[in-house]
Amino acid sequence: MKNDAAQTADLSARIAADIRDAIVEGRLLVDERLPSEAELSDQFNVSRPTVREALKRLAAQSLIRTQRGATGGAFVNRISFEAAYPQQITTSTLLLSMNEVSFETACEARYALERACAPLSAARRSADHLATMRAEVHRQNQPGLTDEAFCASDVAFHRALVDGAGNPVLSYQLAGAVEAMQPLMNMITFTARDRARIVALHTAIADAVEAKDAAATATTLTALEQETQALAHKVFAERATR
Amino acid sequence: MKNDAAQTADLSARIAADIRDAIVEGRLLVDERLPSEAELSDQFNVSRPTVREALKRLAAQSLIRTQRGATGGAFVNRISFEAAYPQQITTSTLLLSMNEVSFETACEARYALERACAPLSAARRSADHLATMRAEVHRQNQPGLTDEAFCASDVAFHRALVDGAGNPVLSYQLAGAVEAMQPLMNMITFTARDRARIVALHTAIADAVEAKDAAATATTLTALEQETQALAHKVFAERATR
DNA sequence: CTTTCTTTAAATGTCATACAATTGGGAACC
DNA sequence: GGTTCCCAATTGTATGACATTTAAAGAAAG
Repeated sequence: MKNDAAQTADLSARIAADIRDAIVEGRLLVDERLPSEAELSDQFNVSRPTVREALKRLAAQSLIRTQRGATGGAFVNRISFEAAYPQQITTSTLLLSMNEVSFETACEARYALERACAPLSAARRSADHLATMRAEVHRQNQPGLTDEAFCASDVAFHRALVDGAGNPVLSYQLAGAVEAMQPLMNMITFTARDRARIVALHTAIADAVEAKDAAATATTLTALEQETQALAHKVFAERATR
Repeated sequence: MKNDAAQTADLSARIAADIRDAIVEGRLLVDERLPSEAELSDQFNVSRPTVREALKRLAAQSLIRTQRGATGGAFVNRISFEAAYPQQITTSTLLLSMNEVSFETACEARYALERACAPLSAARRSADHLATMRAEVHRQNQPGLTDEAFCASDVAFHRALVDGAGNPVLSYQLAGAVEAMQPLMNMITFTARDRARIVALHTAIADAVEAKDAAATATTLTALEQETQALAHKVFAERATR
């Protein structure tokens, strides 16, 4: 089924798909060395530039890494969650900006996912996560903060909340949803009053997490979602009249 | 900050990063044509094979598409959610298998995220989504089904539930979490009794969604999570004794 | 015998060039 | 005016060469 497209595609795409399948299906193990480019071009009966294009495709997805030198070559990469974040965020960001996803839809998804993490985070968060949340709230209270810095701190606060769940799979999935919204959030100008309301809700969330109160955490997140939606609605309405 | 790594990297990686930034920052718009490979190699002062390696990196991430022929070239791609699914799933699958993520952790993340969709899906699901869920439950009841087919149907059922929320961002994020678990689920052999219990819970979920009962949907999902965790625990314990 | 330096070979990174394949547009012809 | 054919632009692929990096083997010095 997946071979349908693979037949008509370029050679480099087909070769890349071949190797990718081998990795996904476990025929190539982590840190295993692929044949050299010369050997691969023999095996697949293509030229070395074509093989290289295929390898670069895989490298772009962090499936392999290459080393120069005598014992060098292409090696199957262990994809770490940390390494996967940037790609996940880039893709999510472009998905939002290119598909005319409304602020409303993105915001709804983000807070729905965050509420999923809330009970786990309330139960398991370390003192470290809580300290990060408090520190970010403190930063958000400083008056001279630019809107961009305020948004960045907002992201850091929410990431600490999500990471508090202690589940790397959740943290990974949420990174895309939370960080991809940052460009959308940056379109909003926050008045002092807006910031005060948001900081108050952040404080309430930190309090609820500290008290290990899952229900209160979720409820406050919902309140924050409504606050954010209302704020965005106000800003976009204002902008429309001009 | 991102330029640190870009300085030491290969030429093709640097060029790819340059163009990617241009796309993310909106300097290159959707469907806009990039300069031809010859022009790019002039602009960046590198050879055409190097430019091509850079373009293949971007193509691997679906950032561009290429067309041959007179009016051909590389065009900025509109990343659709549909096109982003496979990559998201591949990456998620490898993250799970390569980082020794426990079944427990992956399962917890998956059901936490699904519960986040449940209220929205209960409120908004179309008749079509509900019909798909019913159809998959019916399929799961058939006796001759292989374990793999049973798992595939399980995935289809849950995707219908998630899609019912009518939020493409949620559907996208969930696709990774749900489908990436399939290899893990395929390690389990389902007895007829196991299947009966799962089908019963699926039926209960479909009933709750049909009744637009958000609370019941979430509760039943939690029951299904516990059932799945218990089942996996049993299977892994059995396997350990051998 | 050990350490250090040099050499060497293998591999990726880059370049230059050529040709094949595809495709849209325009010229020529009817 | 419509059809056909050719052409030029562009990507896809191949070949060959050289540069650069790296580790290991070998040579030289202590």
